[in-house]
Amino acid sequence: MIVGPTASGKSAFAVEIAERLGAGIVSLDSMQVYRGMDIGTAKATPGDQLRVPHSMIDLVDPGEEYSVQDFQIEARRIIDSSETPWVLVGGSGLHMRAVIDPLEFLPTDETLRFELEETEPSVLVAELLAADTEAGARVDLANPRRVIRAVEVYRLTGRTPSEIVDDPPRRAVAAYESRYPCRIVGIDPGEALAERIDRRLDAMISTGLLAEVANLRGSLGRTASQAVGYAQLTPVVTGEATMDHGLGATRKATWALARRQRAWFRRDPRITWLDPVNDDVVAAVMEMT
RNA sequence: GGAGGGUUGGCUGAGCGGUCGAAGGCAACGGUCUGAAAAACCGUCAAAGGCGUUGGGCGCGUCUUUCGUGGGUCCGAAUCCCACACCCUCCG
Repeated sequence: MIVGPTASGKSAFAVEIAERLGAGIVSLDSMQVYRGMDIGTAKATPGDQLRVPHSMIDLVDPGEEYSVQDFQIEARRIIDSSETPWVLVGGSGLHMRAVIDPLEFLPTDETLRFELEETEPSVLVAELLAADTEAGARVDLANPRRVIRAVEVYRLTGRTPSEIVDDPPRRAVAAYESRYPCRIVGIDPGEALAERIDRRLDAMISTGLLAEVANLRGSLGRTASQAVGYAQLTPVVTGEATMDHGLGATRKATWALARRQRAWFRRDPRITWLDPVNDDVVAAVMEMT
């Protein structure tokens, strides 16, 4: 499995490694599941897909929602369907853990969710604390989304945040125990990442990112419309923002994303970090397997 | 040449006599993470110098200086006055 920040070059390594292993690739990316979002999400090219079969891309239309749990179920189904080795690559931390670690998502309910979203967060916080005085230690009470989810789970299952943490699977997740035998390699070019991000954005533009964004305009759903590049370049396409502004905003957003990805993976003790410039990534990975 | 506006921390931008080393935003940095995650959220964040702490450094504590520059008013100035420098707008 290969993880790392965006623009680290991990996908190219994945293709090469998978080819040598006779493996298939499973993308661990929250945005590549959307059809039509190809250039901006740096999706594997048709050429790459011809070399190695890719899974977990182009699953739904961008107007739809694809939850982490949907992702978990489908990815595991694919992995379990064949004995052949798999190379998992991507930069979505939660998705990665949902697939390989024993994450068990508790139930959700659309109607209830809608109701909670309309409720004043402080009311929900009060409800949570009334049921569980220690809730603040488990849930970020300043974060509306987390609070909503915690209340949703509580109302649906009667279980409080403090009760849930003690579940054995939760403990396993906290201990970074995966349910699949796997080696995890992190790719990070360090200082060079910022420049790689710039170069890749230029390349995306010259291969038609703007046209792609224009084409998808209006058809992006709640999640897809937040994707880096699409969110910042849509105003450019509609004439509401200048090209310079859009590109600058995209660069910033990409960098911010990379920072969050690094923060996520940094604390995973299972990851062996490699530098794509100075290390022979392919050889190192082949040796591990 | 004349009239007016401006010069604040890495950037932007409030403050217009005391509670201001200075709001807010951005950037930066650190962190959180179980059904929206490329999401959402939290924290830190000016510089220079003196003294103390230390074997030394980091850090920490403490004091001083710094809001274009120099002077002045005032118990007290980023805030008021004067001069100078630079920038912008308008009129010639």
